[in-house]
Amino acid sequence: MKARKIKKGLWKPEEDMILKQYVETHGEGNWAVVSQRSGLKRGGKSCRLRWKNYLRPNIKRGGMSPEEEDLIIRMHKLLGNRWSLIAGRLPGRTDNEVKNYWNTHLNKRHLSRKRNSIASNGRRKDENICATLATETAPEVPAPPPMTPPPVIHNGSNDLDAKEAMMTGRKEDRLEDGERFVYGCDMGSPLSMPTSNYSASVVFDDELLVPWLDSFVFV
DNA sequence: AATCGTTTCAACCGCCCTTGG
DNA sequence: GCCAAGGGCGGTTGAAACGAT
Repeated sequence: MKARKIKKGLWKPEEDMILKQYVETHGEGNWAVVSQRSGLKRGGKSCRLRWKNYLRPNIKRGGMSPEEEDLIIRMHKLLGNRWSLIAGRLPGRTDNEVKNYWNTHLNKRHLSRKRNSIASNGRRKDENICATLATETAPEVPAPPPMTPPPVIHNGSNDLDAKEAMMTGRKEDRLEDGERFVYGCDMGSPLSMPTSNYSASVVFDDELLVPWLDSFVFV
């Protein structure tokens, strides 16, 4: 059987139109079939991404408002790079958009603040810098709900405390150096931190977090 | 006006998880 | 329990837009 040639690169308006019409007629899901039957020479994943990030109804385009920006900063402090969770609190925004916005606008500002802070006090340890930034930039973080269960920690036969598990998480599940303190501060909040490269992992349930996260909803 | 460096963001890649057979 | 396929997610890339010289 001859393999279909998959087209890549930017989407043309005609392609957008075809995908939009197809999804509006047949519904979302089964993207491999969408890519075959719609006549688009795109992969299923590409179709899904284009729909989710660009063509879906109610997508909000344009710059972030100060309120949205503030919410992203605060959510990032609590959740780290969990863009889909953060985007879920911002109606009309996609995880890709939030991620891009953080990387291009907010992260830069964040890092320059950190540098300034280090320059102003060379003796200060990273953890202290982080704790300082946390209070400087996010003073109004609501406390996690009291009913939130403590994190379940899996470590084969040996259990670790939450703090140790945080510190041994695989690279991509940590925040930047110096931010671990904020992430790991006595929270007991439901987050998921798989640690495949190590023996320990902290497992949280996002569902339990929903009522708490609702306090962050931007309206 | 032309060139070059920088920034932005859409899209791709690869890994992981879930689901169904 | 095992495997394959589909889908979700975060990290990264590269083309286009923008700004500086």
